[in-house]
Amino acid sequence: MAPVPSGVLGAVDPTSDRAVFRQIADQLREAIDRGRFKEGSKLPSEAELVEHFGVSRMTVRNSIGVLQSEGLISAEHGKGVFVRPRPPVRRLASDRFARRHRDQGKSAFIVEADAAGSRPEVDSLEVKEEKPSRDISARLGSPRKVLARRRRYLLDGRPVEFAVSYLPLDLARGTRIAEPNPGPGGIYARLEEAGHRLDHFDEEVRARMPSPGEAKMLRLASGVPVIHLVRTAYDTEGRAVEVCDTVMAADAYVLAYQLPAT
Amino acid sequence: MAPVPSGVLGAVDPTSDRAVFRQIADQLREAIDRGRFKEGSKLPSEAELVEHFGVSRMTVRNSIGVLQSEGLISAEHGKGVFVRPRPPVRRLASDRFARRHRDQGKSAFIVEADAAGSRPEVDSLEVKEEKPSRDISARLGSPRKVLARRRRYLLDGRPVEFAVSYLPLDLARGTRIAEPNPGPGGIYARLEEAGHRLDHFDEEVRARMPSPGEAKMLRLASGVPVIHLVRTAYDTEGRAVEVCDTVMAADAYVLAYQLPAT
DNA sequence: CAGTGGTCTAGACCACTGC
DNA sequence: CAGTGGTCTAGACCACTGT
Repeated sequence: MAPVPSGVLGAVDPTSDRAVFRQIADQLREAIDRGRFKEGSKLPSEAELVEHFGVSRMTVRNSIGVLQSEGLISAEHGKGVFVRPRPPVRRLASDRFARRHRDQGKSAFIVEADAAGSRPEVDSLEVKEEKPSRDISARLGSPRKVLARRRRYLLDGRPVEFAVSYLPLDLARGTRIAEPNPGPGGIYARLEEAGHRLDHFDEEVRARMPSPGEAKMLRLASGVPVIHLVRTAYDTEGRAVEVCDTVMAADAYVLAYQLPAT
Repeated sequence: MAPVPSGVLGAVDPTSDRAVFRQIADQLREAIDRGRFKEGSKLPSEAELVEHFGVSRMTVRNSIGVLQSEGLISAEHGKGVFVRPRPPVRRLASDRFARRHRDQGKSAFIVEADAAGSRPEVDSLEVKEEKPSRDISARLGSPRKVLARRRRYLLDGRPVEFAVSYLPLDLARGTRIAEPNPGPGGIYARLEEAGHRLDHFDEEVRARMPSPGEAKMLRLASGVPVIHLVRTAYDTEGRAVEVCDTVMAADAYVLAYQLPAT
């Protein structure tokens, strides 16, 4: 068994008020922050840390758990514990739904990812009619049924976002919006062609830890929150024509907005 | 020792592929979701769960740890484990910096909290000159020194937000901006009085788990992420006149934005 | 196969809370 | 004081990874 690299980790003080596993977590955190363990690199194994600090294995595992829930490291069964690499971040600008971005044959996600040098994918496509939840119903003006469009977005094979669009059925039924591929410019282009000229979007942004289902769907490491974004699109008559409910891996996104100083 | 309320929790299957502690976590999560354990109420104690499921204490603690990191429950030493109450949420609207909100004697935070029936406080006030970090410097057009205004916001005694404003020193020195209380309308009103008419704000929104320091400052339970917001204010000449770096308890906020459909 | 992390046990002592 | 969660030990067996 390889020893812990010398000079990187010190000793713990069992008589300290600070719990031993916290002291170990502190030392590992500081070593990571100082770059002693680089992004993506492997930490000493549990057995090595047990040996180095002279504590039991559960104590070491406890300290690893602390850093995992801080999002700093992630454990891989049979391989080791690694410093979490920071993935490339997708920047969502506040003009991302501007009409001028809607004239391509491909979706904004594909175009943008290509430009950034990433490999984009969209899967889990599902389009169906549903009875809306109370919340969605309220946002859309209480339609009896809605069309739901579900899809998952991936970058370089990694799922980063899961989105569901809801539209009142009378706007969507029988149009390309009800088909898996709504055509160039996406559903917003189809809505405008049908005479629903878009006026503005409202977005609500929250952050929280993922549910187990979301963690699975986005393959999230522990310690990675999600951004929950709910966007409502309004036409020029003030009618809500679409609600998009999106859950994003928080480490893959930064949202950018511009606010008026009016 | 009181038994676990009958019918709420079942048994575990030790031969299942699913780890026992995950099965216990699943059962507790479902009971919470179904309202069997209400918001703020106490879960069965570890000893009771050990008795009920016939497993060792570490297994029970492990399952509790799962729900803690999901943000569903929080443990209080000597008291018990409780279903996390959802705190009142502060809604930040995209027009919150509009000039019409700037004519009161009190800060926007105080006015808004009063209106919502909460008891607002601001503490940890610190105003001093500093050498800016590389990031802040770049956003402000590379000033040699900046004025930093630090403060923490609390609602009903709970810290919800920690914010630092940075301004180029030449704009701030010798004005009320450099005083702890910048006067009615806040620093934006002072900037405009000095001829720096504000044009717009850029905001960048990220979410992540808190650092240990942030968790302490905001008294965050485990399983609560933070929203990290960086706002830059620009005057009508395109100059960045302020950067505000804010860390917010994610369970206390929802950010609302309006986007143009242009 | 050896090395890794994942799960689980059965105990021990401690610190905090509320009565 | 009894009851609670917090920390720690010293083992055991398992599942996954790479050679």
